[in-house]
Amino acid sequence: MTSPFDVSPELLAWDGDVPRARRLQSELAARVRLHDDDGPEPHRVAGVDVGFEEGGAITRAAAVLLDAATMQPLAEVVARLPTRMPYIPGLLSFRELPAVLAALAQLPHVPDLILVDGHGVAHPRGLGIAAHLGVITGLPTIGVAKKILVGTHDAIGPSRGERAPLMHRGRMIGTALRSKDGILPLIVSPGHRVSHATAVERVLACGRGYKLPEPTRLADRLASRRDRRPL
DNA sequence: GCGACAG
DNA sequence: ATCTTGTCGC
Repeated sequence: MTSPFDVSPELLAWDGDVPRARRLQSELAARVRLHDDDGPEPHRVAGVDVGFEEGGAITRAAAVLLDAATMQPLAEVVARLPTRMPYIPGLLSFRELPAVLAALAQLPHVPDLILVDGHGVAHPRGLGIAAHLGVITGLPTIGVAKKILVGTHDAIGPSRGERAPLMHRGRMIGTALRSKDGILPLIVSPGHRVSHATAVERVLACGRGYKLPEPTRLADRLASRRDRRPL
């Protein structure tokens, strides 16, 4: 049984060459599928997020597996790896995916869908971290970001569920979605094997009253909690 | 050349 | 992302 998270290193290799990394992104972006699979609804959904320790020297990725129907957590895992590169806008996935893959590989089941903290195709070259993860694993993914990297959108109504398309170079690359009344909108974009409409639908379906959908909200909590200092 | 710039 | 206490609002 080969795990989908056991990917070829060349698909996310970082050697300090920015132009080369960008070329790889463009190549992989051509493999992104923005269509829904026909078949049953996802049974298990995972949420992933990354945090840092030791002043950034250690990258800590957290993955949480949940029952898609109830949003009850089934498993929570964490992976720590030495940080290999700095944050470079547009190249986030090269910095964070190694740890994310290590965390996902520890889950007891392969998820039917993965929600990632970051962008999907709402990226300069169409390959944000969610799209990159989807293409190299072959699994359906959705990007859920808190800020725009590229693109613009019109004003959005104040109620949960209201939205506006995120446009870039005349193309829709994502959706600015009000996930909670009166709160700044989330930026939702397909990562792989999901349409724009379904990406938004799934994020709303995973909502439990908070700004972030449950999968990434729980992963966020695991990835960035400074160890509780009990007395 | 001057900003903008996921996490 | 991370460094950090209190404070405003539901």
